[in-house]
Amino acid sequence: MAVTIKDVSKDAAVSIKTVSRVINNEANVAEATKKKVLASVKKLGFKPNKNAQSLRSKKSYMLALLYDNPNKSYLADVQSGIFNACKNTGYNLVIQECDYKSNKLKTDIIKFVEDFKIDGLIVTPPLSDMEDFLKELEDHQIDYSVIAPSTMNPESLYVSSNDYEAAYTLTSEIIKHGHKDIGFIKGHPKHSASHLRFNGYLDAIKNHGIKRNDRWIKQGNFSFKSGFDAGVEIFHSEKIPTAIFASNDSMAAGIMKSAQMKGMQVPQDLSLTGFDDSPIAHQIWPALTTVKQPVEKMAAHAAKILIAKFDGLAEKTKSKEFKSDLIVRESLRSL
Amino acid sequence: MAVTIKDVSKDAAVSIKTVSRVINNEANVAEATKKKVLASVKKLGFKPNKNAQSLRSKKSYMLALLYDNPNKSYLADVQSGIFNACKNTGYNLVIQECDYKSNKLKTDIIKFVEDFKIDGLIVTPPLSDMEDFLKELEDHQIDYSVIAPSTMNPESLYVSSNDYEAAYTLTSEIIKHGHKDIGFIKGHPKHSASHLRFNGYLDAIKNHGIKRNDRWIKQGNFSFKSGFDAGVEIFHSEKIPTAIFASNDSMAAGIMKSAQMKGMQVPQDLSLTGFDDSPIAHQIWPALTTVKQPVEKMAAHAAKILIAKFDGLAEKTKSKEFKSDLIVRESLRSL
DNA sequence: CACCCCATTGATATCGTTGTCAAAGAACAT
DNA sequence: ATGTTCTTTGACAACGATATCAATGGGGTG
Repeated sequence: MAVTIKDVSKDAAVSIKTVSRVINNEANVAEATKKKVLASVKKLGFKPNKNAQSLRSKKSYMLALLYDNPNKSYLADVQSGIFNACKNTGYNLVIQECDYKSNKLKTDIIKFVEDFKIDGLIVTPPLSDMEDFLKELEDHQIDYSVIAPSTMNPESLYVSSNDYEAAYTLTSEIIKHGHKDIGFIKGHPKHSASHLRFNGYLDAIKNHGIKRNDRWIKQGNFSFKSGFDAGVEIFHSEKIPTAIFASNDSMAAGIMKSAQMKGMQVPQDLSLTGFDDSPIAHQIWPALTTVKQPVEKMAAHAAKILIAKFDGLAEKTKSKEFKSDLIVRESLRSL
Repeated sequence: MAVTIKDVSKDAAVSIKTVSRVINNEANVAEATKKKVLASVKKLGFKPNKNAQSLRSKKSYMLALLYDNPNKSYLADVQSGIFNACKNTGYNLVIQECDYKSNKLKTDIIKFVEDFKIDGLIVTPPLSDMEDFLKELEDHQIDYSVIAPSTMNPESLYVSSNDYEAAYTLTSEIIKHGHKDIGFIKGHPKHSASHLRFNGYLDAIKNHGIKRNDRWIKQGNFSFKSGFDAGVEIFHSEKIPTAIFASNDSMAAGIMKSAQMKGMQVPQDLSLTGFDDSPIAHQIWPALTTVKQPVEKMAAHAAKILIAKFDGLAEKTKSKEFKSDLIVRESLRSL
């Protein structure tokens, strides 16, 4: 038999309600009473029963991570960040794999949240880019915070990254290395990151007086294969670019493979850059020049703003934009 | 206000206990009563309140995944498998990152399980290889199933893979390709998979009359860097092997990088094989010959045997060994 | 027909908290 | 001294299920 609030109340010679007040840090408890209760709590090793708390207070102390992302490394990082933010807060992290294309998505998620009384959701791309989905959550008064590349509705809770700027900076870096013929592989069209990165690239070449060449701009979907295919296509052209900016590392690796299969050397015959700094970026040879986002920190912050809201501390932890770092490695060379 | 069991009992004109019996599929409910109740349940859209169920029945309907594994792709696959097995069972998956080296590991996990009344744990390597840790779980009567490469205590719940055989087969395949000088990079010593794979290799070369050469056998730890370092060392020797068997794909990629930096070509100058069929295996050029374990299926099964036990169906779903597949790709060539 | 057994059902206690609301006492103003 | 307000405290109900145990009634047995 575990120790209950009743045992504590007896030991401390106060009512159970007073014990409840103390363990919930409620106001209006005399300092002396508080001390007495805490002593009993410690002495007896009392731990509140989560299920009883949940039942009565209608909270589950569970956050759920919603994802539909083929990028395993990204997922692991997000998860790790959230996990660490939850540590010692009394909240747990439950995971929920989704299919953003499913027409049951909305109803499934709402059913899930209501069945398990999930306190809040952390929504990752591409789900975070689906406005109707987020709207549905709001209509059901479901709390959530999004990890999103673009700045969101200022009302909502989010963490964002500066994808546009980072892409602009990376493109400028490529240009600084003397490149003028720069291809671009777009990411998955449902991810707002794709458009931000593309726009960063477009504006950078434009501002440096370079003309856009659509034969070197290919649509990808963030997968290795889509990068590989784009590479095959580009390398079929009579004139090939001296550098290619792939919207993520997997696609860059795909291009590298297609280049190497054609007998081309990176970076001697082709400079290549990625995005994300996923493990593959440095596990291939040559290692990729890329952009590193503080994914773990972002995810942790996304969890923190949710928890702060639940604990009535919304003022202290707010939505925020994080900065990315440019990482220059061997895959980019000076002409 | 949500619909409660009371509402259903009123609507169906039976007692709440009878409703409870029906939704829990208990025996001894007349067919007609059952039908009547189910009709009301459907009509009112009744869903049992998990928290109330948990409080009364002392179950949380939560499984936790314990991991301390730097391999993000492995983690994602395991997680996905468990998630799918939990779907529609009423169980949720909570994640719990650990540090196998922490001396607070045992107490932390036990506290976690007791605080949240976690119903069962799914334990992954290397935690699954720590006997004292598993013993501690048993002492606290915590249910768990392990995803482990070696066959375990037949009493416990586990899924295992045939790492030894797979390594034996892969080594034989390398030998069939005409190789006699075959290096080996060992995995993390705390993972039993490392030893199984090594033993498979040793027995295979022995049975083919090849003598072990310890200068070509290096200790790694499953990380890319440890493979890279091992490669650097081996390629410093005056005589280098014609093939290297790395105990996982990351290390194989590391070796490939060190080979390429030395100006060597894979597989022309060196054949290379990995293990796991992680994404990197086919995202590098040349793609790696490797061994694919049905990780997702194994993880799903690990969850299923736990859930079966909880639901009193332990007989139907039992511990099991899964077979791996050899995947031959370009990184292995015939001499 | 009397008896017993077993399948079926329900009244009520219970799980361990938090919420409601009222009471008691302290502090302050009049 | 009295009234008013605010702080502190506790008794008890409530959350929404499952558990216990007794009551009911139909069927089989001798």
